[in-house]
Amino acid sequence: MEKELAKAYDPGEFEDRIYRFWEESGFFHAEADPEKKPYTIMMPPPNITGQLHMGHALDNTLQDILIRFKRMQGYSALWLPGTDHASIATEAKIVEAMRKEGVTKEDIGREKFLERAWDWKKEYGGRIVKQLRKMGSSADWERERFTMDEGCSKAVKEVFVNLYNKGLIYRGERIINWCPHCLTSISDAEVEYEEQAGHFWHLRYALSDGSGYINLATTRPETLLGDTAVAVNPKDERYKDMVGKTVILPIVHREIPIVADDYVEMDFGTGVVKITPAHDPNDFEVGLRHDLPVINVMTDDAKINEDYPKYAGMDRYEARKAIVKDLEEEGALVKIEDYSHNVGTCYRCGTTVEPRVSKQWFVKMKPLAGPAIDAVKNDETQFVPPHFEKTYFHWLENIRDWCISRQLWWGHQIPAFYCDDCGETAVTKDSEAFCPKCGRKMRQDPDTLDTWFSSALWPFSTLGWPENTPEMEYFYPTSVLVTGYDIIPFWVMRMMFSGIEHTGKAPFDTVLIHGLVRDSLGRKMSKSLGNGIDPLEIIKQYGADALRLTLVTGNAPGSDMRYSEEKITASRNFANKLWNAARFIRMNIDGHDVKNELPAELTTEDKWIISTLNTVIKEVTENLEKYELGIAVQKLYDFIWDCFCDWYIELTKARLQGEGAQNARMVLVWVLDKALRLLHPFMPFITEELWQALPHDGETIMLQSFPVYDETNNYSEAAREMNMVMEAIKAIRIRRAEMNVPPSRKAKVFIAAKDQQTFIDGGMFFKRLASASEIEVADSFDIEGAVTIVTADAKIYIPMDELVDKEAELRRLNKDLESALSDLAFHEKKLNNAGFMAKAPEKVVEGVKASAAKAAEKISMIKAAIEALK
RNA sequence: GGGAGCAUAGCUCAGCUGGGAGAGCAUCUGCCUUACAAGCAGAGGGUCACAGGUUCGAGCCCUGUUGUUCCCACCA
Repeated sequence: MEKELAKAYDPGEFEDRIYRFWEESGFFHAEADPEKKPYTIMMPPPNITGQLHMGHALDNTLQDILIRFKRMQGYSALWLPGTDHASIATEAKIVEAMRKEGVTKEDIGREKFLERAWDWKKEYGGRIVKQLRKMGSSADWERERFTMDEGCSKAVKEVFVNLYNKGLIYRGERIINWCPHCLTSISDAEVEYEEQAGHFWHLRYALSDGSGYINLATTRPETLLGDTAVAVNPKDERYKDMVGKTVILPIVHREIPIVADDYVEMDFGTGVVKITPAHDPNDFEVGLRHDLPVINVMTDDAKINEDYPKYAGMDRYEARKAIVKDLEEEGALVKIEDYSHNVGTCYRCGTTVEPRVSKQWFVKMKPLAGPAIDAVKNDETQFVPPHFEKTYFHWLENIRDWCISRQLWWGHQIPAFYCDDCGETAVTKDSEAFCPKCGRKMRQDPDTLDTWFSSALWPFSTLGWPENTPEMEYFYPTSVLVTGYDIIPFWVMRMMFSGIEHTGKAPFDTVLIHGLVRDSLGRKMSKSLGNGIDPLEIIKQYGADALRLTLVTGNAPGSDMRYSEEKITASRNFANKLWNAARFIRMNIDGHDVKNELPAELTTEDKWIISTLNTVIKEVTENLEKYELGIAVQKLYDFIWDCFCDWYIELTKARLQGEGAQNARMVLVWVLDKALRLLHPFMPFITEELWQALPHDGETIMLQSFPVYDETNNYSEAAREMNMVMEAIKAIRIRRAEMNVPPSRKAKVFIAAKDQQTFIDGGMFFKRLASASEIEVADSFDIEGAVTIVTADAKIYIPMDELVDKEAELRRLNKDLESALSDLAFHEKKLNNAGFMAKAPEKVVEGVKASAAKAAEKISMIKAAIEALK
């Protein structure tokens, strides 16, 4: 036999050792094996800047459960891991580090900067994947990828060129979201709106012809510098005559037109809007419709530019103050109101986004969105839970073109080249290009691509696409994507349309959505709140299995969960329970040759536990297939703790001393082996450690077959008999507890029952589990002065002379009678209901009949007991 | 303004296609019954937010109301 089990569960002692054993043995590796069916999960690549947090822990636990389950079921189960270069986040880190040295990007230049970035990646990029190993993640690390590795970069170029040639990528001067802190454009999805308290400045513009004034309100007076019109609604009678006239822009004293545009709401504010095409997306649209000039008034870092010397160099908010002051002095300020409104902020740094006109690359979304919508509509891909499809549809149906260029250096440089002589543009996979017109060497676009452009290709770029590799052929499309609902618009959607466009197939069969892990007060865990829980600390203290169990218990797809220390200790206690059950079994098989197989002769209790286990196998498998992981683990928890530990092991204790010992040992080992296999996907470490300590064939539990429901293991008659005995034992315990009789006070138990043999066979259980000193079973007894207990199948007498209080006994029996009577009434009401009898399914009616009969029998027994006592 | 989720025991949450409400934690009682006190045996505790409806039967399906959370949206 292998080795001794320690007295208490101590995960720190074995988790790392086991993980090393798995990884070094190559158990995580999956091949394109034609003998097996493929099952594929692409791990959402964490940022190389990332540190493991509860979100990763949850995400990875769910994926690992699915992949281990399928691997045990015999699939070639590939879980492909990797990391994301995270352009903005990484570049910001490096720039920050350089700032401390007093160096800027520009000082060292692009090449040196990228060297530093790669160095940084080498040093820190592996941190998160080491942390993922601590979780027990059975990912195929031999296939680990990085969004900027050679293969992924090749796929990115391929896609860019394809889309460009199809006219789905274009370059244009458009209004985009600009982050003045990160100094780059960001996509619509990367803008987070937050409610901010602000003001509404009411201004008065004079009409150029001196015929009066027009009043309007703005939340951003500083953009007035770039105003090129004032707009009203064409249907607005109040301003009808003014359309076509001009006004004098205060401070700047530029003459700008009054235009009519449907965009203006008549009943909001004064019904007049100042139009700043360069700094507001709506104004930009209005500007296009009316052919208005676009005047940019700000620099990259959101300061007023040199065109306005008086304010040049002031940032947006300083300029706002100064301009308001000047407006007031000019008499153009009418009033100031408090006003709260939504302000767009950068999702990375939180800086207020500055809409800005600039030349960027875009992906034309409409043609790509349609097929992505269809794939979900026709169930090629299914969301779990399904209602997240609505989020998905909503995004795709309202999508605008995707701005993919970023003014960053860390990332995939855009494969577009420009000729400085003739202005020609060339898009090519080659690393350099010559002008097709004048032959001059062309200059590559300095910008890089949005991080999500490369992660959108993750399901197939990682399998070798655009080559038609064996892996691509075998593992694609993937089986399931596991991710949080918060990144459906960033990632899920983009993988969907990219997969469909470039491979012709939707990248996943199923998208399993989970919620967020919140703190115990229900708040989002965040750095700024300081309420984040470090999974690594939890693992150190309680073990990865306890953390995994906590994260999956009670977790329904798509809904958020709260983390609390109590849940972790409960999980750890379960692990300890399992540990000790295994330790008990080990103690009992040591020195005996016990095979992991069922004996030829089975007792009633053996048949009961085997039967119960069989049902659990069936249900857990079904739950896992339906992604009901929380329900599945709950069933295992209940089976292991209640059925196996609290009942079956207790039931075997007497037998383990006697002649049936060897058979009992075999059943214990057999059932525990099955339980460990069922639990392994959820708690991989402890199940491996315990499995190794039991009689077993094979190297590791993780490659054993997942238990399969077996019709021949159903013993309904034995289960029925066992339940009778268990009911009687529970009834005795209840009555003894009510009477405050300590277990040490043993008493003789008389059982009057029809199924006498069942109770005779179960006699020793009453001794061990119901404090019986002796058992006598017969048709009936005539006993005076005994505690009387009635179950559906037996009448039990316990003579405990000094404890018996006749009055109290009568009271208890009458209480029992009352509840049995109401029980009967409940069932009879149904049976007397013509509608029920006519319409309820037969199975249900039969059930009610049986319950009614049981109740009736119980009533007559209680009545007889009461008579006897009198 | 639109959309979605949630509302079940003191707390955190399960409850699959409708057939007499569950778990963990907490509380209370009794137990060191040699696998486990990180344990064992029990107990108490719920008009399943509210109001209607469908049905023989509703925590579950439909409608409305209230509360709450989230997502989206160009009212400057």
